[in-house]
Amino acid sequence: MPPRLPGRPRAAAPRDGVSTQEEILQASDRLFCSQGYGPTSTHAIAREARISQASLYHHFSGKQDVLLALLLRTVRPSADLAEQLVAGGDDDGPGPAERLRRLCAYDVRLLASGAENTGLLYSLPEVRDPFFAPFHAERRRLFEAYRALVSAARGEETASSGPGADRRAAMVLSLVESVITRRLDGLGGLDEQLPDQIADAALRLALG
Amino acid sequence: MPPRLPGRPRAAAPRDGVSTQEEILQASDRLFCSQGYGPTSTHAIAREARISQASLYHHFSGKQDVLLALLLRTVRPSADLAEQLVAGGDDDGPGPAERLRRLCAYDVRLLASGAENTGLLYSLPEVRDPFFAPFHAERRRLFEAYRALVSAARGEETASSGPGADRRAAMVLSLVESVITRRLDGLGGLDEQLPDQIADAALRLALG
DNA sequence: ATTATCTATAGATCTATAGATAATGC
DNA sequence: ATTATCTATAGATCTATAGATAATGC
Repeated sequence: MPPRLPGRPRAAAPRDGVSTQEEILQASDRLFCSQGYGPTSTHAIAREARISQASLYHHFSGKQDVLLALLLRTVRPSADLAEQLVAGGDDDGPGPAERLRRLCAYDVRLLASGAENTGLLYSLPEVRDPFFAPFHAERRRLFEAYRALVSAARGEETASSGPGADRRAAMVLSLVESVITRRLDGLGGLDEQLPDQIADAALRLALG
Repeated sequence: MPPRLPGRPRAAAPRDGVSTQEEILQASDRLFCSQGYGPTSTHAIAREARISQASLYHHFSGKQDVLLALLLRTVRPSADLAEQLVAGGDDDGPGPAERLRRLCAYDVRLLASGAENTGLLYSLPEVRDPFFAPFHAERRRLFEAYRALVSAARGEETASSGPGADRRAAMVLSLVESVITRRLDGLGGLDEQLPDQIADAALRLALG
């Protein structure tokens, strides 16, 4: 049924509707999050993705490149929504506080619901390498959007947002991303009320 | 002056007052936090600690063992103080809210002030391995103490601390540990007021 | 001709141990 | 005799490339 693509067919049939690239990313996500980045060999990724180790290099320039792709596809949707919510300050839409709340709830849901706890990879020491600059640029975009929304929610002029705004935005973002460690520690409480509960607490922090 | 100890002398003179063990731990701390755990070879650690690679195995059973020692000596002081503050509910001492505030400020200061951002290592995927169970036990102790203090500060009976107490304690601890990512992202704001500011915000979260 | 895969492998690590060496302590 | 270190190395990876193979597309 699916018209075969050019190139030698894979020894193991590809999963339905999942490209080889995507299968590599999912396998890496599983392995990086469970064993760590360093200890995961390209061979292990390939085995899990059911391709040969060499085939990995057809899609990615190496292990770092796989991790970068994984990070970007996780953080980009957040950064996109965040900027949309900052810009979307129309007159009869929801106010800045409500938009901040929605952003927080969305991000908590995202971080809590992926198949793997991918947020763990954000703070890997390996990611400090300059190779990952594109990821850090996205993180920066996300942070700036949080800061803008926090300031707006407090009714401050955009110009007046100083170190206090930085501090508050950092606390809010941290609270949102606390789902990552919570998921890691397995303390439970990852129910469907969590996004709203955290968003409420975040708002209290932002305004308090 | 320092009476030489038994054993063949090191090729490179030991640093004053720093044991070989300690020098290995400091070197590992630097390398793990900057490059990551996996990519740091035992050879790199040994070079940085100015001993031969083989000598490392005289002090530790391997790389995992070094990381475990590093984790334990970072989290133990926190867990110790936390339990002390839970127990120390004398009649004319400070109340539970004030004790919770002190714990938060202490932990923030600890995480913000070490030579390396060692807290980064807490959430390494590698640390999920059962080998690190002793570390997780300490983390558990710390968490339980936070929960007990949060409940007490809210004037709840110890028996009544249910999932709500878990959630609140998790948020408080997350806020405290947000210094780790803040330090990582290099957004600044790590001044001497930060511990008190975060402790205040944590108290608001706990009670709100 | 182009593409995606495969098999095979060179070269570079990296870990952990074996065995020698140089000090103290009895 | 015990301890802490050293040098040397076997064996096990692991990465990245070279070259063959099997499909589509023109």
